[in-house]
Amino acid sequence: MLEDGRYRVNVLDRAITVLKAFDSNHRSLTLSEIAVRANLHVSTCLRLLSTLTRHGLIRRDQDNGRYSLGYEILALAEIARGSSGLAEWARPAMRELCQAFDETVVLSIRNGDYRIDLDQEIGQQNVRRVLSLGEAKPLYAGAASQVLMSGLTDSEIDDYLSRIPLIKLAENTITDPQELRQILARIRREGFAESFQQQSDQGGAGIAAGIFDARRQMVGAIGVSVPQYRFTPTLRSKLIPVVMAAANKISLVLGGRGRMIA
Amino acid sequence: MLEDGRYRVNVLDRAITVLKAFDSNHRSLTLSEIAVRANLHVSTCLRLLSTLTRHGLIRRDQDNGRYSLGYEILALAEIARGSSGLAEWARPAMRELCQAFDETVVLSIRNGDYRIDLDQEIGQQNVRRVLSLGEAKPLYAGAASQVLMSGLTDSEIDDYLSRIPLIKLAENTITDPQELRQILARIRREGFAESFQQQSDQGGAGIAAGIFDARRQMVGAIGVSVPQYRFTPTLRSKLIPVVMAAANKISLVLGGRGRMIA
DNA sequence: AAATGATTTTCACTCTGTGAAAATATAGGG
DNA sequence: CCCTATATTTTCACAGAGTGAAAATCATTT
Repeated sequence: MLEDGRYRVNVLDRAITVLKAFDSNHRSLTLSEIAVRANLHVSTCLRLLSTLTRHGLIRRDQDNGRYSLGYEILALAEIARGSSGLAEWARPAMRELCQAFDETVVLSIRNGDYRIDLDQEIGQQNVRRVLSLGEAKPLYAGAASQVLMSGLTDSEIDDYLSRIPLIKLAENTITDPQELRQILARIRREGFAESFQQQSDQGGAGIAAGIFDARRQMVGAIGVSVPQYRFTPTLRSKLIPVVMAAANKISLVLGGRGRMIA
Repeated sequence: MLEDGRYRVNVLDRAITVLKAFDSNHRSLTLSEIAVRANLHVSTCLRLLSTLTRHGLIRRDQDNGRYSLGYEILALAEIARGSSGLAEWARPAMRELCQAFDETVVLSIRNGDYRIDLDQEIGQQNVRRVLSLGEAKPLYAGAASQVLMSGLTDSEIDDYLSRIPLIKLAENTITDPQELRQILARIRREGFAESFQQQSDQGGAGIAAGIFDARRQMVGAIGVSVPQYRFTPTLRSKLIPVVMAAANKISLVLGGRGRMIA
């Protein structure tokens, strides 16, 4: 089996660095800004940008000559999102769940050591949680993350914990491996995870539950994400059964048996 | 000013061809399938895939070894979508409009000679229109397309029509340039466009209106897209003012004056 | 087991990407 | 308006990077 990163193509590495020079705080950049951020010579950058532009991965503003990511990336993203199939099937349940509480609902999957948020349905309240889709987030912090982690085998969990240090990301991040193991066991037993300011200090909280396919494999997690101040005991106890029900509903659609609600 | 495509980097061209080998009918591919579709030698493909995988633009299924587009593309797409800023500001109005009729609402922009659908809010009815975001669609067919085209200057329209042949895409596609010019004039006058089976034979219909910025430039279009059989005269006449109002609302948020409703 | 087909590795050659430097365009100040 | 400073675009000779044929390995089927 091909070891990851055995082969590498220099130019391609560089071109991808150029694409990644853009982020949510730098949505448009000038040539020289890109050169600095990607740590490349301007000539090289220009050549790469020119090629990327021809394929629509980069676009250039006619007025000010600044570069941004091109719309072809949106087309690719639709295909990427659809390739797991999950997002499509989960959508109706996400809708329902979002409308029930008017809070943000998120669909996540595990990709290696990370959680990826595939899709979200955003509540309409003024203060709301909005997550950035696609970004890789650690598996040890946050309700959805821990649900996904609880779907790993025990040896996979051991392996993960031996490789990844548990860094304090927010007030209540679990940094003790032993404590995390206990939490994961509880999640498996009770069928849901909860978090309260574990991931970012912005003050988020939430409930999440696992989605299973016909082979009883966990293929994703659905969760409701709430601004911390709104996460009252009342809301919490209302959310738990509803989130679990939504997860089961999606599991059934996928041919899974879901998980019995206690 | 740099002529488009003056510079090109061979490997990068090839790598992008690899990415574009995936489409909605081929969401996962094997190495040799990719090699055939991208018209490259397997060795070359493998090298490119390996590099792309390391950066998360491609991922590989552990079980069957098949390749798909990676989740990093989702992250890039979020940035690309946000770079115009429009999607963010338009969201509340799109929501409202979607809920008013429970039909699919689409936000589009013009990118050169094409329309790009930036974002959509999908109605919940069983039969519904779902568009593929990001894909480049012609400017001459469909309500939103024609709105965007009506935002061009007359000379730009002349130029477009001299370059792009009007191909019959569906039953009612406008293929006569003169007729299209008249329609565009009407759209400018009345402030909305409508279409009935112009774009695909799947049977779509809709109403769309333009969004303007502070400089009175058209920066996008918002439209409601309906399965053809549901597009009754009653619905049509209800939609027109509401779609125009939504477009104006977004224009105002952007600092534009919007367009007076007659 | 053997055979077929796909994937991975290797390697010598050549073509391609490189980046310095010059030329041009753009912006800012006096 | 011209001069200066900065950013962008073009050019080019060289080195090193990508190429693809072929061999080796792995997977699947008969």
